[in-house]
Amino acid sequence: MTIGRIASAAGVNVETIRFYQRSGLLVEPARPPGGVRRYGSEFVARLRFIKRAQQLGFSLDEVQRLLVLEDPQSCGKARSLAAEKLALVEARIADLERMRSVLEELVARCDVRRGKVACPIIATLSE
Amino acid sequence: MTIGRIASAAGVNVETIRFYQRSGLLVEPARPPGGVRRYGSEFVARLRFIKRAQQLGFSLDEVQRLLVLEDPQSCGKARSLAAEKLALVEARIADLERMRSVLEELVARCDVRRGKVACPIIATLSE
DNA sequence: CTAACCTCTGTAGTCGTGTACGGAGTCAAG
DNA sequence: CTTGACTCCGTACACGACTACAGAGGTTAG
Repeated sequence: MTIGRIASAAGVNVETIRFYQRSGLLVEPARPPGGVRRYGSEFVARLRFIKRAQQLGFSLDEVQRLLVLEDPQSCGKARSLAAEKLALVEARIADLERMRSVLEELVARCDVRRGKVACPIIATLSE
Repeated sequence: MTIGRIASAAGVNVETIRFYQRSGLLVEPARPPGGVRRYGSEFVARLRFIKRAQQLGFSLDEVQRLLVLEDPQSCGKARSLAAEKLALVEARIADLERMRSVLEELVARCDVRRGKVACPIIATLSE
């Protein structure tokens, strides 16, 4: 397969693949002299791995570190990367829940105080 | 007060204030010929407004739109900006909760299958 | 064989939110 | 009046994850 084929097989842009190659997430297969690089299906698998890890909140740097851990010995390291990421996700959820409750209150006060002089949202932010 | 004073009064960097001026979030007071700009405490209030709105998830563009709404008539607009932001925050929470449950499962499986051949985290991401 | 489409390479731009820096001018304390 | 800290201005850089583009060369369908 050529680069365009694996790109569409994996649902990513060709430029994204080149970018991953520059970043060291994907190897660049050797180019036959005066020809075009060919890619096997393992590239599609790896692209899916990257995309799945990204969906779980891993940055490309962290994906890189996960990719190094393909031997069974390093399960512990993979576990601790995952646990670390889990803690960050939980902290972010807590932040957003705080934001949510303030926003809910702002919207609710807006509904109650309708018609009064100052907008409670603006007033609250101005404090 | 000079720019450095309001910066530290509001807990932000001088460069941040200049950046907000360039972005149109803060006006630049006129500069007396051959002198230095002076700022009143309303600048500190506005910086706090910006920072509070940011904490609620508003982007600087959105803060700009909120700042225009200082007259009481536009409470409805402020309310709908807040409601819109609330919906985004809720969607983001749902995303993160999905990520959290997958990460929890990965970590848990790692603990159970300890010592087996392949690391379940890597295996799952490779699928 | 040729047109149309693909790949290769290198470089540069995008987004949002700032930070950093250099050189010149200004202000305040001693 | 000097010294040191601050301000002004313009520009450039940081981050993360791409995206765009130009110009040259390779590949494939008809």
